[in-house]
Amino acid sequence: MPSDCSRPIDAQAIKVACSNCNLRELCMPVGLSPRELERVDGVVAARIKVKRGARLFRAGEPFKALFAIRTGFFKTCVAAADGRDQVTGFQMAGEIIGLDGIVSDRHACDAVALEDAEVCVMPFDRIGELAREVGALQHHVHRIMSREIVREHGVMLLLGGMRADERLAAFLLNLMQRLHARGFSRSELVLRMTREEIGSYLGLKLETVSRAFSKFAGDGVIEVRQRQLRIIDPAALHRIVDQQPGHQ
Amino acid sequence: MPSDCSRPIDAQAIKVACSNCNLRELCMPVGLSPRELERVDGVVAARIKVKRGARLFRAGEPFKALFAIRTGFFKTCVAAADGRDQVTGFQMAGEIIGLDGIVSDRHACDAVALEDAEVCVMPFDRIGELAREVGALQHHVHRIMSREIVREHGVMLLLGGMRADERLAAFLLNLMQRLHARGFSRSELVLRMTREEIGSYLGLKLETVSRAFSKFAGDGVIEVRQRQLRIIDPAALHRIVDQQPGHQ
DNA sequence: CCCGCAGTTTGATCTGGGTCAAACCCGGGC
DNA sequence: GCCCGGGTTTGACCCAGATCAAACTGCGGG
Repeated sequence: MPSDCSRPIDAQAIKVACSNCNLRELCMPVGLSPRELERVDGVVAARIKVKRGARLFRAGEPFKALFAIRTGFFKTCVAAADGRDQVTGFQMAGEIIGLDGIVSDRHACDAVALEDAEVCVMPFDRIGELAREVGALQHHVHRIMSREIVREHGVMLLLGGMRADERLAAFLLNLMQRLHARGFSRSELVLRMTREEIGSYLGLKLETVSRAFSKFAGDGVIEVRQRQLRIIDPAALHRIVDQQPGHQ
Repeated sequence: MPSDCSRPIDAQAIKVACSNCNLRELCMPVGLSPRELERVDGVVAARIKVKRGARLFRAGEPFKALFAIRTGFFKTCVAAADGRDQVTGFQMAGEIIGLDGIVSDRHACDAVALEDAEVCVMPFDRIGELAREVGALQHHVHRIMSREIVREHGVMLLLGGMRADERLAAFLLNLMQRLHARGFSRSELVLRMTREEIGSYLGLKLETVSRAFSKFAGDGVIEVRQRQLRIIDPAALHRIVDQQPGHQ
């Protein structure tokens, strides 16, 4: 696990505006009036860059803002009192991180950049003020938090009852679907995380993840070359996910 | 799994008021001015009773309101396309359910009463309006959703990396802590759910749950008589939870 | 009071995936 | 070009917990 907490501030004073951001429809509400749009622009205080391996925030740090990912790829992970560590999610452009910090005014997990990244800082009190004026924004915030809750339900389903290869298949399908929604290929992707990080997320050891990859490759379902993946037979992945005999 | 969806409407026209509800400090923000308090009273549209085994809502049904539990005990569970079923949580008096429905305007899980229960119906659009006027309420809603996200992180940690007895110990401690916060004994409780439901929540089979109970009892950590539990040595449970060698 | 049945306990056996270990692969630095 | 180290693959073995099976418990209903 790489180094430490650098948080290089983006000094350039360019006007940061959601209204002309190409990720707008991913992280902002749609159908705003021009007036509202103008107001919502003010929600982003700054953009900051995060180097690969650096932490955007750590568990325990005071919570001040949510972050919208503009470019790059993150993982979030929690650590138990003992050394145990669990990856709770992987986040990509257009997704919001930091929601877990609201409840106690302190971040409850670490957010680590898996590649050089850029994020928009949205001070939480400012979000609150604006949400009170712009109803659509208020509802949007609720939707984003609700979406995260539902996503975690899915992970619980996966961790609670699926076999190793079902977990990996579900993971890959989810990743593909999100990447595709961002305009990337429906069949090719490069994994930003290690086998160990995938394993932590899926409740498996890295060796098991590796074996599952090899099995899929052997069955002609995917092609693996390091972190370069090509999905050959998505339908087969779907079949694997909802194959009844999921034991547990 | 018991029967069907009855939702007996509470016809009695008693004035429902949070302001004189003894659970107020559990589900409502604290430190409201009298004026705000009066406004917030309006958030509850009605109270309804739910019989043991009945569903308060089901996955797929349109989402209209959040529910605050006044009395009783619920479980929420999601079902995958195949028959798989996973309990995602157990909820008790003062807790809010339905948050997962916000994102898509449809409930994403079933909520089943595990004993006769009574809940307050809080229409979501009304919450939205009031939150826009009462800042404390807005923040409170955010906090509740964030809390749910953090809770689920904990479950992921548990499902992802803990052994059977660690899971059960963590589960019991969590239950005790929440019951104690509601004024119940710190050492005695009656389980409202079956071994199978505990197992589903913890990602274990009912036999494994039963064996873990027996083991704890044999070690003198707890006393079990059916669903009647007595915690004899809470410290031992804590030790079990953060015993390093958590394999996985 | 007895029956039936859902829930629980306990035992015996099996197996998916964890653990340990060795070899390999590849990119970056010198 | 070569070396080094992190990440990955593959094999051999083992164990926690799943599975199968049987017996027990306590409660609600006739």
